[in-house]
Amino acid sequence: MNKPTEAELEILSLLWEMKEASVRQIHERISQSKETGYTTTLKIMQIMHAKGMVARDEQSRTHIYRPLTKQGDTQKSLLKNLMTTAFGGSAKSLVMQALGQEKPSKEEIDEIRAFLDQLENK
Amino acid sequence: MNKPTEAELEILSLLWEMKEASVRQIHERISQSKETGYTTTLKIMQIMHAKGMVARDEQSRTHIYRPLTKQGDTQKSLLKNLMTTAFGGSAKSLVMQALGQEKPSKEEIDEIRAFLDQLENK
DNA sequence: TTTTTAATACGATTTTTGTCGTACTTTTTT
DNA sequence: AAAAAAGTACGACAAAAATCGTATTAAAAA
Repeated sequence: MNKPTEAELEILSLLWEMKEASVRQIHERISQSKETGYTTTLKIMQIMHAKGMVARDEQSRTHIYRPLTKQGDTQKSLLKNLMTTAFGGSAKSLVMQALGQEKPSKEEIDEIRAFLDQLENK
Repeated sequence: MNKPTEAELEILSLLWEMKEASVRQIHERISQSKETGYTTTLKIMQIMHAKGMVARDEQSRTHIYRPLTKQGDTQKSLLKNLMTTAFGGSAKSLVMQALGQEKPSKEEIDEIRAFLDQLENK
């Protein structure tokens, strides 16, 4: 599986969230946080299409893009990569860093506990 | 804090593990998994030095490099970045992906539980 | 002492990523 | 119908990252 670049990942995330979108819609969102030209966004999306990362519906003049990779799969491969390069392969230290980082809510903590229980009984 | 590139991170990890090392030592390790020239490794380490990512002891002819960033700090910033771009800012989903990925040992699971408890009481 | 080996420095090149201008086409508005 | 607006395509350029060759120097071996 091909690792998306930074700019590609930003767009992919939006597509995962929105299910499908035009270049314009994506660009609206992106330009809220970042000063960038419309054709830049367009070009990156075209490249993503050429790479087979997204599908494109060309029926109407305004093309509609959809993600082709499942969010979970991409997350998985990115995490695996980070885990081996920066965390010496240790899931534990990665997990603890992440938790210390952004403290989850009580409910989320319980969900994680449940997940741990379930993980153990296998 | 400056985000290390992929190649830089690979070297940094080794430095964290070895505490200090010469270019030759790093290159030995890297070339086990990857076909690459000695001067390439050298150049990247020189760049890292220029960027202030590593310290260099030039006493002996063979320079000795040491990491200047704490492993934890770099991990933190990389994780934060990944969490916002690929996981919509959710620590929970990141953590669960990571756990499903590389199943930790019983002991590690318990440590994580303890960490969760401690996190909750704050 | 001469030769070979091991090291750094440095510039050149290649590859990848990101950015944008311009041309052209289709809609929409006036 | 004419003009303006909103699209895509495409190539060129810029910036960042990675790779490597060559020159030079210091140390070790012969």
